[in-house]
Amino acid sequence: MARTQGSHSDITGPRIRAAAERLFARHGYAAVSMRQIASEVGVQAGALYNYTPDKQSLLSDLMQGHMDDLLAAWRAADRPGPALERLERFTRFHIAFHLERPDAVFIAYMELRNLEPENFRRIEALRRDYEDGLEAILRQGRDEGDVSVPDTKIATLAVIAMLTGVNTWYRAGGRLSATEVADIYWNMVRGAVTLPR
Amino acid sequence: MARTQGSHSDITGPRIRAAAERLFARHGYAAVSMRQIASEVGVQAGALYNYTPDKQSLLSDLMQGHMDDLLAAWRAADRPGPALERLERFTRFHIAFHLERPDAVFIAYMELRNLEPENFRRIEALRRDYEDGLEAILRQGRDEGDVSVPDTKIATLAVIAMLTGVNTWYRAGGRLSATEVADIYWNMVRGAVTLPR
DNA sequence: AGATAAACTGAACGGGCGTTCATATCCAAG
DNA sequence: CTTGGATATGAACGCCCGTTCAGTTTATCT
Repeated sequence: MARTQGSHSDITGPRIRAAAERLFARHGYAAVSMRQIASEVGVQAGALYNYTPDKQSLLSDLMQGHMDDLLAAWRAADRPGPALERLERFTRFHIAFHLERPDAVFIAYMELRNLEPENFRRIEALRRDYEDGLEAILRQGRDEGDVSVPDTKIATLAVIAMLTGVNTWYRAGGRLSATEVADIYWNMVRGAVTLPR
Repeated sequence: MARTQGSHSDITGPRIRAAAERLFARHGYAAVSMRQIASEVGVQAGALYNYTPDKQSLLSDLMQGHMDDLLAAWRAADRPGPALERLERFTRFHIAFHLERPDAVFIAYMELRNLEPENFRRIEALRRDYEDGLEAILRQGRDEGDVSVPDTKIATLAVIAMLTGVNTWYRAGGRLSATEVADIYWNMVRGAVTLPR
């Protein structure tokens, strides 16, 4: 047999990416085989190679797509204004965006070491772009006198680490809504970067 | 050939654990083979099985040992006193302890999903113990009126995520000493959990 | 000096890996 | 109704995996 009824490229392609994302996030890139991905899609392993040149590209493309989405979404959400306003917007944006795609986030943070050097550099540069966006806000806040941190780069990394940590414990339908979580974290972020009493 | 000159169990054992730790941290558990570990030690793959029943135990024992060390060290460092004092001690302890063993920390955070269910539960319980230690401090601080967070559990996770994040960027011999880093983070932690102005 | 146990080798086991490719089937266009 | 390209199969490639084990070497004890 070959090419079973009703199957099309524009259906199989996305299903492969979705299966790969799910499995990479669940078990890790190295622990997932092309045959597992294929079986999840209901196809033989060889068929995957109509959609990706190799396993590495599957990972690399997932991460690239995620980072592109992240940067585009933040650029769309950011607006000029007082630094503390922009910082609050960043906090709420980051939490909401990350909670909506836990698998992609997990992969982006855990599978960097499985990227070949060239892919690693490309993805890493995108992450730095995102961090730079937050750091610019903190620097603006320092200029305006509202933010008080001795090192904006370190504060950037600290804030992002704190916010991304939400993904490790938050479960939809749990005790708190995503909005309540964002309220709590915004209070902590504000306290962490503003002047002590 | 077999049993080359001067080799002993009490030397090979630690070297195997050290090599496994290094390689697991560098490339991930699933991506590292028993033959790679053996070659790092200068031994054939079969010899590893004089020291570990299987690959999974190698990982599980590393993580168990790390968590045991962590809990013991914190219990030795913690002392009664005002909550903010204990919190500062926790902050400095956490950063110092984690910066001293980056490989073990990396494994403890990244390889949980590669633990078999029983091992996972055991390690996860130890992590909860550690978190509970911090949460108790925050609750004490709330009772004393110095800590103001709507949810001590969430604040606990946020603080730990922020502090552990140091390991992703800190490099010995860099711009800042470990002590300076701890100073900066203690300021942020204090601001995050105390009352806003 | 000889015996014993510990430490290790080297080969083998069955199995899964990523990837390739000849072949078969299906769909759509002419 | 034919044809050509897209889509998939299934078998095969060479390779590496975790683990086992009989046999060999070495250190230690008597």
